[in-house]
Amino acid sequence: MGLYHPPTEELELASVLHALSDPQRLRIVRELADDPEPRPCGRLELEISKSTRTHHFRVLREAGVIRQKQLGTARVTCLRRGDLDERFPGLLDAVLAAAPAEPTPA
Amino acid sequence: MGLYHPPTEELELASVLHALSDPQRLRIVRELADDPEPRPCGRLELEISKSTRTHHFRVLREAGVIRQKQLGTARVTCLRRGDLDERFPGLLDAVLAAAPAEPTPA
DNA sequence: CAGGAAGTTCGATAGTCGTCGTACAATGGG
DNA sequence: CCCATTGTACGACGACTATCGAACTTCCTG
Repeated sequence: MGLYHPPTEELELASVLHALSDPQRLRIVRELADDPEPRPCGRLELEISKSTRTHHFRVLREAGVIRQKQLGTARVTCLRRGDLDERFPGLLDAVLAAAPAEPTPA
Repeated sequence: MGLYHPPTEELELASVLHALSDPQRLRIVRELADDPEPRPCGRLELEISKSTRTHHFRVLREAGVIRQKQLGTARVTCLRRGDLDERFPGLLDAVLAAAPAEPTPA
């Protein structure tokens, strides 16, 4: 049971950007960044079905954004912050710094 | 003939990331950044057909990454660098700083 | 005016994506 | 041992995407 993670040097910008370009996944990344304590996928508040969640976590993992480790029946997830900073300095910070939404502020 | 450009405050992170997550568009953005002089779309070296180019430029424009202005029969394009920096500080710089490809360096 | 240059628009095609439900597997507690 | 919990795998479906070629529009120039 592989759980493939791309090595840091092989992270591709386009793949990472694509992984981050979905609102749900952006939300996942934000939550993981807010509380860096690794936790199982299920411990994230998402209004999507289990299978969809699995899908999003896989996209993030295969792009190299998160790392997942099996732990009993749970799958613990954490951000690959250091790897991302090394490969694309400033990218994750910029993404996280962006306001989640900006409905035409006064 | 509209040529819609989203106002700076309404730029959406997910849309911008999605616009940047395609290799061809990433290339366009890089070229525009390398030489900030506005130029018509056709003056970019791309190995894609005219219609595909039109498509990519529209995606970039509607996401707010570039600005296009009609000028005779040509359509002049430039990066919305300032707007992007204002709305998502550091994002564009991080994307541009990333090596175009990293085939497992020594 | 005729023709070329620059782009758009349209329709088509093949592929990917996000989402879901159902069925399945593995682990750990009563 | 049974069963709840946690998550995967497998289709499936509709929507969107990247790409193309062909036809069209606009403008400029000889």
